[in-house]
Amino acid sequence: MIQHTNLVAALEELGYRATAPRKAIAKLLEQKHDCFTLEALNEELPSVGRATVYRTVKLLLEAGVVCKLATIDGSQMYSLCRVGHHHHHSVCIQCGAVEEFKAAAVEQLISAISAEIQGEVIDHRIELYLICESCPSGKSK
Amino acid sequence: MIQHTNLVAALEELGYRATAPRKAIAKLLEQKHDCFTLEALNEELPSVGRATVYRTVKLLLEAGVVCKLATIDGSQMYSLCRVGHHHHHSVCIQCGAVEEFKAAAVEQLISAISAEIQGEVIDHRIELYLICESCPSGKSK
DNA sequence: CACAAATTGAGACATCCTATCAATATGAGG
DNA sequence: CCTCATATTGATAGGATGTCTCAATTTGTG
Repeated sequence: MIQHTNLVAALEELGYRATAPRKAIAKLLEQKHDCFTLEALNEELPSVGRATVYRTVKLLLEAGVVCKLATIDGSQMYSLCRVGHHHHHSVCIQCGAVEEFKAAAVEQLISAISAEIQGEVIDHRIELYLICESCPSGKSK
Repeated sequence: MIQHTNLVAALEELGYRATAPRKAIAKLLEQKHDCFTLEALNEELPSVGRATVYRTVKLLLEAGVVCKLATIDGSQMYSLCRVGHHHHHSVCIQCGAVEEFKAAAVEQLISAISAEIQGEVIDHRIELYLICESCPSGKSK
């Protein structure tokens, strides 16, 4: 998987056109360091239609440069993927900042568990919820 | 945490009444071995109002005897909790069967990752997606 | 530059869930 | 085994999130 600082390039690679609305969405997303909802994104982009915002993010998901994650309460949010293919997220439950981590230990653990479980493990999802250092009560360690 | 085979008892323990609709919901849930959506549950219980189905499951969540989980596509589903407090799920992506697992290794891993990450880890979520042995293509291992 | 195909935006619709509120059921006290 | 305050219910409206439709517009290509 290729690293994209440029989200539009990721879309073009899949054969989608680099249109003005898509560029606007990409530009905004590239500045984001936290997770976001599609409604919020839509509000930040009054010049782009709601349907287009939703559709474009769906394409970015497909391209693998944006990913969907669940907050601690189970609601859906989205976040840019900066690292490559497979990774996991930690989400600050106060400010929403998202960090990505990739731990070989995680994959080893999943393999170990897979061996003990009936059936064929296809995929997994791991999310950590934390209070980050920038947040008031997040001082520690 | 106390183990409840009786969901109604779990509600009573929190001070909620054991009403006919709640008993009907509990009885149906106690027979389920896979994850379910609230809409499906509602359809199976025509005698109980939709709002009551949703409300009751929310109470059961609060009581810790039912838990919410995310399917591979990110949609919300629910499942009975049979084991005690903290655990994780594996979900069959074909039939929806849910198994619970509790692995000391998981908690150790989370601790290890927590130590390497900035901020204070509060909670985590792990879900495995698999094809179970009862499903056609699930033969393996 | 012209044109076929991709894309857009508005709004209707679908899904899932919560809030409101009058009507009803519950169980504790007499 | 009544009575009554309170918890609960069900119908329905409403909110949140996401998808579909389709006419109008934009794109890239030949």
